[in-house]
Amino acid sequence: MVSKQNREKEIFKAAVAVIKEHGFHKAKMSDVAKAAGISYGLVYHYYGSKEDLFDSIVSRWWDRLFRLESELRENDLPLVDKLRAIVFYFLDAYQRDPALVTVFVTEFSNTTSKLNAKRLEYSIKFVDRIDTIMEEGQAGCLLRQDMKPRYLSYIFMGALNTIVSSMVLVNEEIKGDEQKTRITESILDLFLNGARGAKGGT
Amino acid sequence: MVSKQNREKEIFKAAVAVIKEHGFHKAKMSDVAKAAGISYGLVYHYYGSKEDLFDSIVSRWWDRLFRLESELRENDLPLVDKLRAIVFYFLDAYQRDPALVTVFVTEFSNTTSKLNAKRLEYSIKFVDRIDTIMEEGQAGCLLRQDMKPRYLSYIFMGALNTIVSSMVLVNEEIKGDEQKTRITESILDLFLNGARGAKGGT
Amino acid sequence: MVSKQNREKEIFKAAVAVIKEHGFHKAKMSDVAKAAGISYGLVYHYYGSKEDLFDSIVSRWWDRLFRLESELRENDLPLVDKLRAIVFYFLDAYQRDPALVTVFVTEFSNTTSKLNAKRLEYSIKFVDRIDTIMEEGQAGCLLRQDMKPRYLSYIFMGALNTIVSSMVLVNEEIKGDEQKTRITESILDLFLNGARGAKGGT
Amino acid sequence: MVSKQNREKEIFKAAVAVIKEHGFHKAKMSDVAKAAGISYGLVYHYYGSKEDLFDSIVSRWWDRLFRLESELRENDLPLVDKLRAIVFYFLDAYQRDPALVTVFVTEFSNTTSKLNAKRLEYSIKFVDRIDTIMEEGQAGCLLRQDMKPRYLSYIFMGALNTIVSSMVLVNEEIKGDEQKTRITESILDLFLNGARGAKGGT
DNA sequence: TATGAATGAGGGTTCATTCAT
DNA sequence: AATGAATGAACCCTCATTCAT
Repeated sequence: MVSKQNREKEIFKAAVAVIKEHGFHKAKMSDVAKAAGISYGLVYHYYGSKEDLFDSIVSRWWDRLFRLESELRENDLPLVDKLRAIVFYFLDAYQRDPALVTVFVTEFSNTTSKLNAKRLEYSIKFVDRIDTIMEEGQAGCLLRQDMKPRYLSYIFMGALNTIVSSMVLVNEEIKGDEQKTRITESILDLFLNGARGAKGGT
Repeated sequence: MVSKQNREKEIFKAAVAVIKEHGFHKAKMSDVAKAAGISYGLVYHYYGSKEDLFDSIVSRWWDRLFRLESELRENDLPLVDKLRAIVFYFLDAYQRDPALVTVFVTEFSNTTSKLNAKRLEYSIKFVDRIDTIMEEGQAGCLLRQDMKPRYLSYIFMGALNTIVSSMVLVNEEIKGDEQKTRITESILDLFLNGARGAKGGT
Repeated sequence: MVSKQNREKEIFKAAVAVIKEHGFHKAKMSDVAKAAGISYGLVYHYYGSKEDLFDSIVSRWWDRLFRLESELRENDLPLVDKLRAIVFYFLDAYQRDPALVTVFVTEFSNTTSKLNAKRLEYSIKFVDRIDTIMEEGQAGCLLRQDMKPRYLSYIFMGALNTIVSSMVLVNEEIKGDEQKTRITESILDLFLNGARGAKGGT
Repeated sequence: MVSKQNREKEIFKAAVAVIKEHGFHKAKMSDVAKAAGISYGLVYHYYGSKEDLFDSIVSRWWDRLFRLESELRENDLPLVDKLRAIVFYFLDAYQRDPALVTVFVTEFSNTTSKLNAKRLEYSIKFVDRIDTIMEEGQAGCLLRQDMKPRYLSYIFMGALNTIVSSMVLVNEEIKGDEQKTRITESILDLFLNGARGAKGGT
């Protein structure tokens, strides 16, 4: 017999897989059940509704992300290390659970309409946290001060998001830590130093 | 009496508004009809199906974007002017038709599952074009050469996309040309020069 | 300018063609209009409704058939000539206007549910007339008297109907009068003399 | 609680009844559900679509008919017994399940346009089988040889079909075996010996 | 006459959810 | 815990018919 926790986790994973395959709105509860190898009635023993099930996926993602952010805040790391940790986290998450990240990137990022109020909150709150990190960087003169912190957040998150999106798009696999490190450093380098070349003018 | 062309345009606008409101998948044809102030049967005189109607929205967006890219290519502008034009285009589009841009940003960017093959093509083709621009910049030493052009595209498009997304998210209004110019220059500055501050280290 | 009569006839023919192609219930007024080369609004100038139009087709067929039967009755022909005339009529009609006969055979014969009361009447009335012919044949000892006339009608009409149906089924063309004569005589022969062979027993 | 098999059969019967009442094309799934005393969603648990449900009716009819034909072929009966069995089968089927036969006769016989390819195949295949029986009869000199076997099939099947049709038309009930036997013998007699009377000429 | 834009009732189908077993 | 039969609201789409021009 399968334990209650395991069953729940199986359903969760099945749901992620189904959403990845068909998209959030076309994901059917019966597909989730089929993917989990159970009857669809049973899904309702573990998750009260489709909304519930899918909310739990969103929460899982954000909760982890906010937990990371908390740790970074508490540990008082240097700015670059904080940013590095965030980038690394995304890549690592993608390596460990590509389906979950895929779902997040393709279905929940950059979307308002599918988001109920609670989900929207997550997005806004997270950007706020990044803003705070950027502000600290500006305060310590590690980041330029002639830009609103929000702009710094935008370009940082934008780059990160786009890179992960593109990996998702082509189903790219991350093979080892070194690859994650390389990508991470590239993003940081670009973010900090910009794209300008030798003859790029002043 | 409304002309045939106008009717079609009205339905188009109504569809954009409805998608903005409810999202692509929850947008009902009956809502589109209601928003356009017509019977829903009439929608089918102008668009063969929901798919048709929504495809036409996607096409409209991309066609314009590719037209801009064509012009840039033909006119042989300096790199920075090309990038500036692209950023400006997004902001201008947002100012002129916030709903259309909202729909694009929230529904069609960063999504694979909802995209049929044709739509996916657009995405891939556009990134290719941006890559080409970046390659040219690298060839002329205007952009650093120690990065794959695709990475430069990522950070550029990511920043652009994220900024527009965030404007969409908070329903921000663009008031005048100067605001567009200011945002554009900020993005370019950040893209080219990076976020590093005085004490940011080497 | 097309005369009113001609227009009406064109629509009629178009309707027959469309019914032949798609069947009675899937025949669309817009298809009829398209086949007639006119706008679908115009169809309603000539026929008040779909029902009207299709009723007129049914009526046309039956009216001709009953006219034939009247003539046969008035002219007091020998039994065999009457039957021959009826068979010949079906084949001739098929040769002249295969589409009309096709529609009749495939859509209106042997059907009750599609038939409104008026159409059902036609069927019943026609069998009655054939019964009368058979009765006369029995009275004159030209036909065996140990069968209800209705049975004689059945086997006669059944053979006729099935043969025409099968020509319709394979889109067979009738080329000349001799072919019609040959088929007619075969049917009559079979009807009168039966299928028994030399060793068929008593 | 109703067993799964019974439910399916109930829906089947309800569908037959509804088609009998309204005809194939006007038969609504909601009517089928209503007739079966269930919600219309449930119909889709048992039959994937309207097409599916109605195909199964057609198949049921033909499968039985072909099974009969197989038995006749294997048992190597005398010609007359084969023909008798076929006629008897139709009458028996009508007695047992008048609605099914009604639907078959009124909706699926003599129709091409409503028939998809698969259904058309059934028709053609069955006539072929009857042809074979007739050929055998001709080979054994039990049937006249101056006619194509197909013509013999026509008159035989035509008579049979028309008789059943007419019973359907007037909702005639078959009361006992003797009635079936009587009708069967009449058809055979007419088929074999023809309708000619004493003074019917040579 | 002639057009085709406009209407809207109606039907097939989907799928989240409930519940008897 | 587990099943899947059962429900029915919801949605896409069709098409006969009307009517302004």
